[in-house]
Amino acid sequence: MSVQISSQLGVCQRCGSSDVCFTGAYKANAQSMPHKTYQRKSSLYFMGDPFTAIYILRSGSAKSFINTAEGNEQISKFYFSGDMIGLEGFDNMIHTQSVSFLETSSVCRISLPEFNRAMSESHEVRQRLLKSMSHSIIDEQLLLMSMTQYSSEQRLLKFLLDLSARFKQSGLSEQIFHLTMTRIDIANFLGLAIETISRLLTKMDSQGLIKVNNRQITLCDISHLRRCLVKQVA
Amino acid sequence: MSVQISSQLGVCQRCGSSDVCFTGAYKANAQSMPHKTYQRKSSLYFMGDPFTAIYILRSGSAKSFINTAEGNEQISKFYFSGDMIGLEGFDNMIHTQSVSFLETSSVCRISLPEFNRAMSESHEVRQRLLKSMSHSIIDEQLLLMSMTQYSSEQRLLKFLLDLSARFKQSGLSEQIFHLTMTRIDIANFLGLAIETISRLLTKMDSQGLIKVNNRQITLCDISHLRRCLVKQVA
DNA sequence: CGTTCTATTGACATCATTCAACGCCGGTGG
DNA sequence: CCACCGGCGTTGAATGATGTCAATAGAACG
Repeated sequence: MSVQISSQLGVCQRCGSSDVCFTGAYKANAQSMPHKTYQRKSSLYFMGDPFTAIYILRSGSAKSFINTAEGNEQISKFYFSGDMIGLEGFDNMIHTQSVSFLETSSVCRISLPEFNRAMSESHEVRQRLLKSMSHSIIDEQLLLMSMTQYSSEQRLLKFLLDLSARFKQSGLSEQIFHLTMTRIDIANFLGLAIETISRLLTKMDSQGLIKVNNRQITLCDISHLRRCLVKQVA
Repeated sequence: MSVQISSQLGVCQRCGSSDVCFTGAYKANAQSMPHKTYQRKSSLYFMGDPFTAIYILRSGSAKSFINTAEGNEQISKFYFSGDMIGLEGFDNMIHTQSVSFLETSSVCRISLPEFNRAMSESHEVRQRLLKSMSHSIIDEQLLLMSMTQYSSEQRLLKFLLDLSARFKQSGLSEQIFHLTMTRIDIANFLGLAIETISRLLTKMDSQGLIKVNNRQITLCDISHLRRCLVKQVA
């Protein structure tokens, strides 16, 4: 249900991460050190760049966006640790979006040859990738549904709950967490006005549903909030 | 740009279709006849069904939808000939949505064992699938963007243009086509009220942008309509 | 030939945006 | 150290777009 989150295949073992790497089955020769650190506001790649690798976010957070014909930036997804980045490149072997980091982050790079070799050699790798992309498609559709069917308050609530679930999955608190993105980013992503985001956060705070302290969010009763998402539609 | 359209890998050669089949590389023994015809309103599978195969739509059209907690149906995608159906199943090996047909349609079934064999044997098959899923992800994101950023009129316009592009791709007219789905389905998919759809169609007709005759739509000036999509945002 | 599903149209209500003003906070230079 | 400045965030009032409710007509199907 963590909808705005990309495909997850686990973090690469070559990087020493504890999680399982989808290329793990194919015992990479680990002379190369494929991970790299990026600063806040720096970019992993830009729209139009040739597609040469996929990436796994080891730590930190990022956003992907496209530059619209009108010169605006439109955020399509937020990424957190464990997420795969770059899968959209397979279509035309060119990146169709840009990715930049919201905070200092570490990334594992898997070149296309490495990737293809793993794909050809291991059924398990293929299954993981299919599962991951399948999951990604499902999430996109759920997100799309939320966008078209939910009220602004429900959209924001879903966004917060998705973040919460994502943080929990990363071993962080699902109840108290820090937003690494600005209100502007949130509004852009959710298709709402910044003012609306601000008003809704204030409102939900005063209703006792959440606590807002700048970018620190506390979800008071997660299961109650989940019920809100369902009930208010009926 | 045909956004509401699923991954396309071409129609299976085993079915005698002229298009290239993604399992073509692995020369299936063609004793089985994997294609089947479905009537309007019949279902290919239901949400919760075990995931045993993927399908390619040979002719006709279909919609996929999920049944929400409130008992409503939420349409997530429309399918046309050449589209792959069922990829969401890989995540949990269970279908997460239902698929039903909008008209009499023909479908090619590719069982999971067949699929897996093709995937393991051919790099080309893998590339096609990745490309296809990648394309699907891009489309979903573009659609999501339209939904969050566009006005109701732009959403509907984009929907019609996507359909047009899709029909052209299938060798039909991109200018005059027949809607196989109801206004109710369109409204559901676009997250708008049926009345809004009706009003917008009437309005665009009276403005001379399109001609509406029940379910037959004529796009008067496609390139002008495309420009409308961009300009109105600025 | 009637019943049901689908589609259109009008009046009204509501939600979210827009515009505008202001507060806060961190950085930077005097 | 303080003052200024730009980016981020909050709040209010007015506007506009879209939904809801209701009535009716047309189309499809048995």
